[in-house]
Amino acid sequence: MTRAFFRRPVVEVARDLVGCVVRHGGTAGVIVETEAYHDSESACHAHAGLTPRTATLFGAPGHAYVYRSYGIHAMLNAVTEPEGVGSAVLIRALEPLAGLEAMRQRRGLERLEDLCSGPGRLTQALGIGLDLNGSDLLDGPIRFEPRAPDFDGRVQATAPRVGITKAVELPWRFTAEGNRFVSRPRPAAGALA
DNA sequence: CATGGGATTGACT
DNA sequence: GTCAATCCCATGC
Repeated sequence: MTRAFFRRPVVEVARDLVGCVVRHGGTAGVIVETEAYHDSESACHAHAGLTPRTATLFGAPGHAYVYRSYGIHAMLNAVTEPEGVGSAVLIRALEPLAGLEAMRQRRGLERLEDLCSGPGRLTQALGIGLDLNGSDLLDGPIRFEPRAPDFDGRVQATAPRVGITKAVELPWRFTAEGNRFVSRPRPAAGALA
């Protein structure tokens, strides 16, 4: 994974991150679901402009944007595009890969499908908190690793993003087709990226 | 300074 | 299906 990988258009990065690995501490998972956010559309936090909250989004690519949602859940994003552009890829679901016992302890659940299948769930499972906002994804506590060469899953591109009220029409949700760790609602079978 | 809403989840009817 | 929990922080008076 390189800085140049993240400096590209956010939609391309969101598509290409499916199949890549996220590692934090002893835990890791394969990304099976992402969403793209860009300051040019109103569903993105950066749409309001540069504020203390969104500073990370406008910063250098390849860094983590972590924020709290609904007062409870931490959300993990990867900042993309050149510095000055507010954009990021939300990581929505992982397929558990390593540190399963730590994940089960943090989540208080046993079922594999319940550990990381949701944006708030995966941050809890990996132990990712708000203190990691702004940290480097290439050389920091959270590491993004390239897609495994044998990743054979196809990437599905047509699903609308989840839980937003604005710019709902943009098909910027990407999932590993047919993967059982994708969060709900499951996208219908559709076009491939 | 007060207020309101949000890239969600899980418990309960 | 419905609904409350709970905390930043942007916005507006």
